[in-house]
Amino acid sequence: MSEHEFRDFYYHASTMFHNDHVDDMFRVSSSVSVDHHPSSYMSFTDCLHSSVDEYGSLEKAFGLSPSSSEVFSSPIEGLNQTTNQQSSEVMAITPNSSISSSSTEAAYCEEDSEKNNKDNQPKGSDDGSKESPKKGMKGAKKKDERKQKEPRFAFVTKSEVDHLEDGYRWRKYGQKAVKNSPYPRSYYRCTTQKCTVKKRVERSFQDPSTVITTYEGQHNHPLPTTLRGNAAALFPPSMFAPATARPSFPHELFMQMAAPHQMNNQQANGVAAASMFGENFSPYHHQYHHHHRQVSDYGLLQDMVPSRFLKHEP
DNA sequence: CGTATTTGACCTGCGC
DNA sequence: GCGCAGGTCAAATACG
Repeated sequence: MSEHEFRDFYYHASTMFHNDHVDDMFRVSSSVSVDHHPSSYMSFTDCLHSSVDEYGSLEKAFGLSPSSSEVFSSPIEGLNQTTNQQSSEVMAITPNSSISSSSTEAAYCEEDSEKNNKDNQPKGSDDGSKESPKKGMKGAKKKDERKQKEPRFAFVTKSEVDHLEDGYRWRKYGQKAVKNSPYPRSYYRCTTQKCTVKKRVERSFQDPSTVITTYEGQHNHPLPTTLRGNAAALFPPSMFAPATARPSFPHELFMQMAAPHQMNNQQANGVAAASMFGENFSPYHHQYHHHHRQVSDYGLLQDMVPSRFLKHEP
């Protein structure tokens, strides 16, 4: 996957949640018990589903949880080495294949569930769970709003800069030191009014050349047109097509981006992403050339990579 | 001067 | 109950 291809995917991943199907997928997933682990059949979707079920595990698996930041594992390092060798080839991580060489690893999507919030967010990372009796929430978040399910999508990107440009405008509202990591975690909020999308950005402790970006929520507005000289104009018109015209699931897009050659016809039919990616679609290609490369997406990893590769106890 | 960032304080959840 | 850690607020500061 080339840099500009990653830019494409990056944008779509963050905007994909407009799609109701995706929302449904998360809803179903988050309602499943944490212990549920679909093993009878392993489709890409299943992997995502099970990943949603175990957000906490995923966070740990990717070092998002400071208590287990060490788990940024050897296969990932191997991937990084691959990318360091300027290899732009992509190898999809499927349930039947372990990672051997790739610049892309996995993706996870999750959403906060009211009933599962405790399990999914052992560290209380849910923004909505806060209710300050002293200070009124600036965002005027009400209780019902806090219960809103917030889909998440996170991935690891090989990048020299922490905050990756994705076409949206973000305002930094916090920064915290991460335990067992020399790198801080930054908190960003979409600056568009009434848009509650947030994202966290932190540099991987295990591999400082990569940054971990976690999106939370879905944009309720189109791409800002004023960003960086009308960034939206750089995107093809199909970007703003109705949700039904877009890929139904982020993983479908991801799959195509990751390994189009491995897609069968059925998969290809289900993915409209192909029409969305013009060959020259790289809004920030010039800016991020040789700086950004996606090396990992959360979610698939848990099911697709043997646990022994994901965790190594100190 | 308006907007974005910085940063210490504060809140919440969790484990002990 | 206490301490810790993650997440957020908001005043101060920086920046254009």
